Amino acid sequence: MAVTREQIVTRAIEHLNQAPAASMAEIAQAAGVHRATLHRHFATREELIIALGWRAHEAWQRVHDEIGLDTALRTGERVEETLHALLVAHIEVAEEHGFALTEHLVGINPELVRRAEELEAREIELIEACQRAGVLRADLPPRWVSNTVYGLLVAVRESLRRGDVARRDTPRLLLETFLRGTS
Amino acid sequence: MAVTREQIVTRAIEHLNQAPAASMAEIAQAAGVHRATLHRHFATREELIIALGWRAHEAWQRVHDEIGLDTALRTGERVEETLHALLVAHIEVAEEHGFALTEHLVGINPELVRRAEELEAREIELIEACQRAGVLRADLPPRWVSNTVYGLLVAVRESLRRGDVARRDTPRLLLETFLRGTS
DNA sequence: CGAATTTGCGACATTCATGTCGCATTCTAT
DNA sequence: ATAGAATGCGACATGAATGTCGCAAATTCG
Repeated sequence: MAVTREQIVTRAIEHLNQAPAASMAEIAQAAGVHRATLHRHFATREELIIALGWRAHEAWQRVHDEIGLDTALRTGERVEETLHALLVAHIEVAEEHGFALTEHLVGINPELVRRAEELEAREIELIEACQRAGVLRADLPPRWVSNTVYGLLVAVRESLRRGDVARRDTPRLLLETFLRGTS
Repeated sequence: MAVTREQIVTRAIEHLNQAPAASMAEIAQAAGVHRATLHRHFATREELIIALGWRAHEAWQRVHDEIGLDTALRTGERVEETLHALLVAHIEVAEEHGFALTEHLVGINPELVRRAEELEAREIELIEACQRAGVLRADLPPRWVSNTVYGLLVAVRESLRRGDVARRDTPRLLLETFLRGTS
């Protein structure tokens, strides 16, 4: 098998990141596969997009695993380090799977939405833990803080796309801006 | 004339805010006009989208006028108040014309892009003035700060869409988060 | 090596959005 | 009241994307 199903997903994500409205023919070409073959793997366009959505959510979950989010929530320790690690790790994921954040079908599929809510709920738990520990101010709604992270990731993405900032500066800028603001 | 051209633009914006991929037929219906009539006003879909883009940019310009951005830049006075006014005013505009921020054609049209760059340049000037005045920290690239505003507006939009925060709280949340961060 | 699976390829039908047109009707302004 | 302009309406042509199929070639695996 020259091109595996997993490779198709990867390359489709890459291409859709640059051309969010690409057709199946375009995606097939970018994946190095004939259009018919693409349809053999994913009967419909929707099926493909959903598969890409799952891939993105897997990467998201992996971030939670790698930074030890569960442990931090269970023990209530190292919440600050965990928060910082989460933010930085999000940059990588968002860069790779960013299109999933804006893709409409991903926000429609009930199972994907539920999965996203689960993942988001854990991050909100972390935010609340940080607020209790005095790491984050407690006068902001946790969900607003969570959405702030999302918005700042959009800013990172946009800044990189336009060449406003260097790739290596983004973790610092994100952390600084998120935690201490701009004034 | 039951429905003016301007009304069509207004209603099209409203509808596209909720259904960014709406067809011309859908837009016509939302505007209370026959599809053929819509095409008499705007020969192609692109023409319509561009018109909506101009409307959004007019509103943006009006914000600059109303807060006295020019005067602040010229005199170098009241930069802090002007910055705050700009942020709060952006909430309104973004809510109304937000779809233009993500609409692809708007980001492609050369004249609209140039106009957007002009407007953005003035805001960056304000940011730089604030940095010189000690209102904003000077160790963040002005363009990053500008993109941060954009990202936080996305967060506001998303928070309202999901019902995470009350409409009346958004100015405070935006200002607080932007200026002082979350910690 | 040989059978089985997979892929490339091109053709086809279908659906959907787009853009145009002619005609009857309605509205508007003088 | 009436001429001119704009609208509603339905029909039409066109093009693009989607999804399916059969067959030949290539790849994989036993």
